[in-house]
Amino acid sequence: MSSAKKVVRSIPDTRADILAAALAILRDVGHSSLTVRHVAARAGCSTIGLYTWFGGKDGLVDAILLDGFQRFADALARARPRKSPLGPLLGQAVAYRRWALDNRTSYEVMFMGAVPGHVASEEIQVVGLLAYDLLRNEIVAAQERGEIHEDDADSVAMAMWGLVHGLVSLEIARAEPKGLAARKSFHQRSFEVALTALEQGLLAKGR
Amino acid sequence: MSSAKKVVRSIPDTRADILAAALAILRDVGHSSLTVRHVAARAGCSTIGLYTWFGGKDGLVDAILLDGFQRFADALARARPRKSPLGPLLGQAVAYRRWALDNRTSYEVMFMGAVPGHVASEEIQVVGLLAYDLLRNEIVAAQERGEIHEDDADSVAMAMWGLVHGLVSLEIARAEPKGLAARKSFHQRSFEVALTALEQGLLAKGR
DNA sequence: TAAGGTGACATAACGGCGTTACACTCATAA
DNA sequence: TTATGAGTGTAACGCCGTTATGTCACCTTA
Repeated sequence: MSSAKKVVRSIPDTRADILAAALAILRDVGHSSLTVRHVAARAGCSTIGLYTWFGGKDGLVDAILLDGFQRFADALARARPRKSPLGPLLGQAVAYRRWALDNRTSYEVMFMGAVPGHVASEEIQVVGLLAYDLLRNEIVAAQERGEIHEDDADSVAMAMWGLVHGLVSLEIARAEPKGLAARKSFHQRSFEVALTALEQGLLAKGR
Repeated sequence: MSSAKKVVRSIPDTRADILAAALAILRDVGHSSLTVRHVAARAGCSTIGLYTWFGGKDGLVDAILLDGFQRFADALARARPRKSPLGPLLGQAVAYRRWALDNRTSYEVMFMGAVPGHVASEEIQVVGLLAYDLLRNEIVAAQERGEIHEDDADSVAMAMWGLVHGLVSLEIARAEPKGLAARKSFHQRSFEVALTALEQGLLAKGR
């Protein structure tokens, strides 16, 4: 290659090419094929390019996470409220599940530790919590309207986050009682049951 | 080694030694060190022993899972009911979290995909659902007592499982709003808030 | 007692992984 | 014209899971 041709790529192109290749592999093949060699080959460079522009595989995965969290937060911010007492919260929950199912591989990398040894950088963890703030804001608003009895916004937010994250993780991991895998919309139904139950419980003002 | 000594181990000992070594590594070091070479070295044999007795790393991990699921199901079966309407359910939930926190590494392997490429065998998945049956039984009983309004036992079970699994996963992954990591018992509190809210929601018979 | 078979095992290798030392090209600056 | 330094290809390192090969202990049989 050293004598064949020297493709003159403008400076930021290689970086963009590598990131695009990584996202394409994640989308088309899955995270098990997200290796430095595969990404480099698909991006049309040697493995070194990946170290030049991202510092290594961890840096590349961080960039992937950044992309994912931004798209995720966008989707949540655009969620349409439901017509129920805690409508904005439920709307976010539904948008959360929708995005996760439409972006399984990204979700697995972002929230289910799908890339084996990866530990997200400090910065990425902060970005990852942007979505949490969207959730928390709605809860504080509901508390101020007197709809939610419990007064610890963070605990309520964790409850909501935990429920949604747990159900979605189980659904993506295809964890379900045997025999019900075939039942279409089983997870959809469980999700609805859980959401409305939690909503009722949080509303229990008069108790 | 071939000329030094031939340690005569009784037949099932090597197998037991390997499994014990794997569990010890998991407990003392973590799943990132759960490699065929490390396990073999700690068990005092070559990597071949692992293939003779477990068929490979996947078989070994399956054996680890079997051990974990059995201890997990035992812990849930011994859970003490709480003194509240859905006491047995909440008791199981608390026992679930307690066991997960006391057996973090096992929990990560069992429910959070901590061993990278592993896909559990059919048999293991069946054993893994034993705990689900314990949960489901309590729900059916509560439905028969008229305590739970929703009549789909599996959806209610998934709601419960999802909530507990989600919160515990977040806690073990140390996912929490920034600044609250230090707050002792933050997760404990969130867990309580979520559980009681879900309980209230499921009880909502009169609504 | 001796021959042959069987099963557990060690050695050493294979290909793939993330990473890196080294040498090279080449646009730019002096 | 020469020097510099950034970007990168080659080839290697030490890991990983896995396996082909050969060796040894033990158990049959005659």
